[in-house]
Amino acid sequence: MDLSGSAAEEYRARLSKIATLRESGTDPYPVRFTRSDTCGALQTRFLSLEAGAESDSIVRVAGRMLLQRNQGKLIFATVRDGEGSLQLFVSKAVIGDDAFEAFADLDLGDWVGVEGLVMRTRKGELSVKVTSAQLLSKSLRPMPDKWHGLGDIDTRYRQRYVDLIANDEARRVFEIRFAVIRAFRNHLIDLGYREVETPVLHPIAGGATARPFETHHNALDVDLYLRIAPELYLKRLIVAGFEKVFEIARVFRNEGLSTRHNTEFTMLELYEAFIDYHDIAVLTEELIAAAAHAAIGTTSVEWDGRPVDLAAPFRRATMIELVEEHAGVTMHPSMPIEEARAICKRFEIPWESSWGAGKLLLEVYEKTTEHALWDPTFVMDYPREVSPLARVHRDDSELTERFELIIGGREVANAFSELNDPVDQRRRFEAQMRLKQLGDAEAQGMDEDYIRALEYGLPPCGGLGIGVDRIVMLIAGVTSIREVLLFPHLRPEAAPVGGQ
RNA sequence: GGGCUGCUAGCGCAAUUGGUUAGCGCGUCGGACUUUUAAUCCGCAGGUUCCGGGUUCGAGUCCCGGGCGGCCCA
Repeated sequence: MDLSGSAAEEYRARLSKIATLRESGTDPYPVRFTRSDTCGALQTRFLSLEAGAESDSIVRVAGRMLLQRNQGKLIFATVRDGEGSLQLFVSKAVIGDDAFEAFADLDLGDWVGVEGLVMRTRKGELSVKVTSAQLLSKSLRPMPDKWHGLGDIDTRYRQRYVDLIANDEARRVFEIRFAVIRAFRNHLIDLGYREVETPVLHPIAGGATARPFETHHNALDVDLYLRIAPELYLKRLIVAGFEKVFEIARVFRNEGLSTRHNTEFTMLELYEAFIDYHDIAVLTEELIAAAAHAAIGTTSVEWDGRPVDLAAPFRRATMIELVEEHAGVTMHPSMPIEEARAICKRFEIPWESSWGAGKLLLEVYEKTTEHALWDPTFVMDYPREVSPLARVHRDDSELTERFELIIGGREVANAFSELNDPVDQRRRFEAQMRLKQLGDAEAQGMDEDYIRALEYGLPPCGGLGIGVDRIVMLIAGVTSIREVLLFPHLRPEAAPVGGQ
């Protein structure tokens, strides 16, 4: 097994306790326990119970035993359930000699269920004065340090269940994650959006610029891709007549791992008929503020040591303006390619001969500007060349009605007035295919069925994709994406060997 | 992929320039204790120093290779 020394001894000792319990007719893994209250609910309900006082409430609570303070004939134990923690007051005189011995024989980490009277100790700790106790599930492995928790980052991610038992901070981050996702969902449903589910396995990986994972359907003998975005299916639904749809979509991108990237991550995508990207920007502000308020009660956060305010309105500025501001150069997709390349050379940005001035503008923006945008900023009007699914800008045919939202120097959202002209969309796909033939593994492929859908008529439409993980990182104040993923991807460890 | 860096008991950490039998806290085990709060007090046990090789009288420490992380960069 993967334990040695004292931990292995402890493991064997606990196994033998299980055998002893079974011999005496006690099931160490009973099938159920009838609970009357959660620990958290009792803490709230008995807030006004005075120190040293007993209530008249008999309750049944259950939880994992995390601490034990044994006074000889009196044991204090701290248990925690899903809603909070509570102290058990186990008196030998109350519970009886045999039951007291059995309780004292429990180990830290065991799940216990008890019945007793709600009281508050002289020192003010809400407790249940236990009249009967039952082991609900035996733990065989020792808990991490009760004070320092689990610190090794590798172990924290590989054995997240232990991390969540031992570290309050880990639980805090995921409570924020749950609250953020719930806020997004509730807000959109309140606005009349329908939550939909679209395929994860795609015959063509579209809707974003990224390398997909490939797989194969044996019965159909066709290659499929794990989705890199749900975008094209969601817009088909707008064609179909759903006017407001969203999906909280796990997407997969075949890229390297880093503190910013996980191979699978969660996007909120939404599409709404008859609105444009200006409307979407307002909705984006609302969603982020709602999420922050729901999760932490404020839009003021600290991230990477610096304050960030997530309250609306966010700054709106065009990419061209921002590049002028940060790089001191004026660029436009219509500029002569040689001039654009000269600017790239100045900033030591390598280019490919297939790139136009629009792509070069994006490169200059990413090198000089994006990372410097700390306060929330809508970067408006991306070059058409790098935005194959966004409609042409109403005032400039070289640009699109697209923005990305940058917070803390990182992209957290991407949105367009959606391209709904099927003839233009075909040309954009064809341009992507030329890039693919030139070796761009991230370029998008032609999706004939999507074109066909557009040919039936996509109404004017605004669309948004929000990086849920990155929003959670901001609100939780953590700088590694792994901290907001329950089970982040890691290289495989050497297989743990079974017990006994 | 590159640079820097970490891996020591179940957990959290220490170990001077390469030098005795690798220490400390928590937890475990044994003992005392009926209002504790990381309970306290006394005592015992627990180690493949990530793996493999090398240098050396002597390696947790130095060198080479490998594994798994972290930070920064591409």
